[in-house]
Amino acid sequence: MSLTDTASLHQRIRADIEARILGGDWPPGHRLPVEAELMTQYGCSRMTVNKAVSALADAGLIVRRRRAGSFVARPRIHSAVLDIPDIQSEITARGEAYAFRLLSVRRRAPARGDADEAELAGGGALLALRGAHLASGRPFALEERLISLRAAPAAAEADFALVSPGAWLLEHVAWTEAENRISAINADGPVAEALALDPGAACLVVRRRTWRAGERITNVRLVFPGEAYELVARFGPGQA
Amino acid sequence: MSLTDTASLHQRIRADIEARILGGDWPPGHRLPVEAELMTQYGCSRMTVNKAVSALADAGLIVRRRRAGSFVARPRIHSAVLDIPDIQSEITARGEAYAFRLLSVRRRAPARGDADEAELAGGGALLALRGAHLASGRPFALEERLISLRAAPAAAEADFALVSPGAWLLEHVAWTEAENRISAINADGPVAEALALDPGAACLVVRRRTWRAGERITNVRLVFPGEAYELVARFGPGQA
DNA sequence: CAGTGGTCTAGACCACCAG
DNA sequence: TGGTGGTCTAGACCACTGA
Repeated sequence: MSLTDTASLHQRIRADIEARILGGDWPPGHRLPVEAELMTQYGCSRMTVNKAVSALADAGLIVRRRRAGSFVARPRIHSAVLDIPDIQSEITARGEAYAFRLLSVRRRAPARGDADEAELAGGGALLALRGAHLASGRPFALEERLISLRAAPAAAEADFALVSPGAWLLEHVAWTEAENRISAINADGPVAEALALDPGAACLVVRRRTWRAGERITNVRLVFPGEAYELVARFGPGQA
Repeated sequence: MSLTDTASLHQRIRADIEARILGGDWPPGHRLPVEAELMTQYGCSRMTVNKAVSALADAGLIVRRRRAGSFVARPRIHSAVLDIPDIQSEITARGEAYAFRLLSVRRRAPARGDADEAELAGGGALLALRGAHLASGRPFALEERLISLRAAPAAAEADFALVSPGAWLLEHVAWTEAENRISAINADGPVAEALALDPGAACLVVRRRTWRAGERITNVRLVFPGEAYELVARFGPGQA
């Protein structure tokens, strides 16, 4: 450990629990020990346990419900800072039917000479996917994704014809950091065709990279019809 | 007040102090009462006061120093990571010369029937500006901005030929909340001409609204060449 | 050195809600 | 309805650091 020495007790308890969550020992939905149990585990008073667990709740890592208990939160792509809505919820929220059409999936090594892919792979293999998000049968977004099989080995067994890669990852892999790069392009032939747009129409491109505790998880590139879609981000001066 | 009723005591104490800071009663650098003083003011135990003030420290609104006391934090320069980068710093960071060319500025009432403009104005008048950000003399972004003269009366006297509206506002008006809406458009004739692009070229559009403690400050619409510019946002799962 | 925040305790009562 | 988290108390000792 790193801060096991100088840190205060509630900080160590918090770090301990945080490590189990980020390490995957406690997956999303896992129920934490009740406060009384943690008191005996750490040999301290309830206030101290409560301070540690409440801090994790404030940070959004866990959800606390009276009578039910405390649970590892299902990570939401809905950060306070930049809100890239989950595409499926976005579409169903509009009252449209959502579907994901998987176009291709294959396992491969990182491309030679591509340092970013190599770092993503982390010495393992990659799962490369292409697919389309459909709203009421009409194409809504194109997705190209790479998943590190080292970070998410279970992805090799997942059936992405049934659940979109993004939704699957949200359910199975906790993330601690993400980066979006947003730009605009003119739709070229294949993209225009896939999105049912006129060639040259403006499209919004979001490239997202995701980490869990410093380890790369996935890269995704999403293409949206530019005039029909809008990304919304709401935030304050914030800490970072 | 709003949450004075149902909220817990430490939440009310926190909201109370927060209101004094955001309202300007306690300016940056102001020293807060010591915990013992707050105990008597609110008639509660020190733990309760501590919880409220510590939460404000976590939120970055105040800074606590042993022996010295607790002080209202000096607002940081631009949250750096998240918000859309200040265009001037962005350009100078690339080693290019920055300039802002003011195209028009006038004072006017909110447009009839435009509820958003009416809310922005808050019963006062608006300052409407148009201008271009230049990098090494070449157009880099177009800006259309509305400033609430009720929220920022000093803007009426500012010389936006010398300093861009965004930079001026950052210097003179603290903000507590902002919202970005990002989309893509094809450049029409005037926009293409102003940005020196081919007609139809994909452009990134950022519309930002800014608040201070619930009061609207400014609306801005920025148009960037889509393929030459990229917005980057990095973030964690976050609280809200 | 003394005043400040940082931490911790061993209780207590309460609100809530899933079983 | 009982178990859970939410809150609060009235103390206590300690670490730090500015006057």
